[in-house]
Amino acid sequence: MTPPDLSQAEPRMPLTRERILHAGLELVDLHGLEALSMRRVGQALGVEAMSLYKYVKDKSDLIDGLIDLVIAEIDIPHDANDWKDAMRQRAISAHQVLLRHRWACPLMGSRVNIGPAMLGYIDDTFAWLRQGGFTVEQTLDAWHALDGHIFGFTLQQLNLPFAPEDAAQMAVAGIALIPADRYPYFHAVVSTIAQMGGRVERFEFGLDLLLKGLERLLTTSGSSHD
Amino acid sequence: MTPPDLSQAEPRMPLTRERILHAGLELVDLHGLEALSMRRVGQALGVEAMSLYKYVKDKSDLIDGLIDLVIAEIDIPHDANDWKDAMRQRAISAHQVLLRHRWACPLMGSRVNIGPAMLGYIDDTFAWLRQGGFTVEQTLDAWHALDGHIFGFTLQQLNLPFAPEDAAQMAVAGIALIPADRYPYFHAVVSTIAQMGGRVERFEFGLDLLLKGLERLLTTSGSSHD
DNA sequence: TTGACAAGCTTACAGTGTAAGTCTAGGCTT
DNA sequence: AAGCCTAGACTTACACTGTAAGCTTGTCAA
Repeated sequence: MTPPDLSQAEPRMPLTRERILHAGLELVDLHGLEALSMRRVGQALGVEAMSLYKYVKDKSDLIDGLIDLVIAEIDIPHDANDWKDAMRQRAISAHQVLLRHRWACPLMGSRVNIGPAMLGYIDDTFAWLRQGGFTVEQTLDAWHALDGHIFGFTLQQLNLPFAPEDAAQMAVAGIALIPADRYPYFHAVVSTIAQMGGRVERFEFGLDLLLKGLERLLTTSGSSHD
Repeated sequence: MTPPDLSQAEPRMPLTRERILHAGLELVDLHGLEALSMRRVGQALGVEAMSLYKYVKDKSDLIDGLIDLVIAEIDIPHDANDWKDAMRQRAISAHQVLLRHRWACPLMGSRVNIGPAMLGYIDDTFAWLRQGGFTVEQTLDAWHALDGHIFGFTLQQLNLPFAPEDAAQMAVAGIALIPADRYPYFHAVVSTIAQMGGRVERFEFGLDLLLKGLERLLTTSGSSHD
C-alpha cells in the first residue's frame, strides 16, 4: 500500500536544519509567533516533533535560527557613497524586512544569542561608521541609536491602527475609546487623521533626524581616529 | 483548627482586579514574563487559577493591565519649560521605568489594547507638541520617532552584554565568538570596549539628536496651526 | 552475515490557558 | 426565622505545549 502524501507540503527528503528553519519561517510568517510549536513544524515537514531535536537544540534555538534568517534578508549595501548613504539604505531595508516578518520585531533586539547574519550585519555597520570618521564610542552610540529607531519605530508601526486600511474603523471604534473631554489632544489628533483617511507612517522622518544629527556631530568634533 | 497561612503573601482579603495586577507585577518583575501563569498568580494570592477569571478576561487582559501599571509609573512633567524640556523629561523617565521592568519593553509598543495610563501618556505628549507649534502630522511623526527611540533603544540595551558588570566575561567569551578575520570591525570595537571596562549605554545621545532635529524642523518651517 | 550507527518514532510527564459546571456562605425577601 | 438567590471561589476536564528517555528501523561497512 502506497502511503498517499503523508501531510502535504514536502514529499519526503532527509531532514535538515535548513529545511526545519524554512518550514518554521513559513509557519510564523503565515500564522504568527504563537502558532509556532514543535509539533506543528514537524507536521509541516511530515515528521514527528521530537525528530526536530536532532537538528535543533531547543525551541529557543529554532527561534534564533529564524531570526538570523530574517536578518540575512537585510541588504548590506556595498555600493553606497558614504556612511550616511549606507546607514540610510541599510535602515530602510531592515525596516522593510521587519514589516514582512511582523513577528520578528519584538524578538529582534531582545536576543543575546546572535547568529552569523547578525554578526555580519553589525560588522558592516561598524565598518561604515568607523571609516566614516566616528570614534569607537561614537560608533556604538550611532549604531545603538539607529537600530533603536529601526526596531522601536517598526514595533509601534506594526501595532498602531493608523494605517489607511484601518481608517474607517478607527474613525468609529477608535475615537469612541478616547473621550474628548478627558483626552482632548489625543482625540483631536486621531479625528484629524481619521478625516484624512488614515496615514502612512514615515519611518524616514526619524531616520533622517538621526542621520543629520550624526553628520553634524562628525563635522563639529573633528577629531577622529580613536 | 486554624488554617495556618494558606500560601504566604497576603493573608485573605476579597479578590480584586487590583490585587491580581499587583501580584502579577511582582511575579513578573521578579521572575520574568515566562514565569507568569494564571496558576502562579493565583498561588501568590492563595487562590485557584480559575478564580482570577472573574476579574480578568484573559491572560492577555492581565498583561494589558500590567503594562498599564508600568506606564502609570512614567512621570508626566507639568513643570517643564517647553515641549523640548517636557519630551526630554518624559523620555528619560520612561527609559528608567522600562529598565526597572525589563519584561515590559518588547510588549510595550506591540499592544493595540491601550489602558487609561497609556491614553493619558499619549494625550499629554500630543498636548506639549501641538502647543509647541507642531502640526498634526509633525506631532505624530515626532511622537512616533521619540517613542520608537525609547522602546527600541531600551530593548537593545537590556540585552546587550556591554554593561560594565559584563565587561569581564565579554572580554573572554564574547570576543571569542567574533573571529577577527571575518568580522574585523566588530572585533575591534568590542575589544576596545572590553579594555575600557565596559560601557554605560547613553540613552540621551539618540534622544538629543532627535530633539535637536525636531527643534530645527520647527524653526525652519514656521507655519504652525494646522 | 553481522554489527554499528544514525535518523526518525513512541511514550510519557509536567506544565499551560481556559470552558463548563459545582459548591457555599452571606444577604435579601417574605 | 425560613427560604432562596447569587456572587465569588473551587473542581474538573480538555486540548495543547516543550522536551526527557528510550525504542525501532533502514543503511552501509566489515
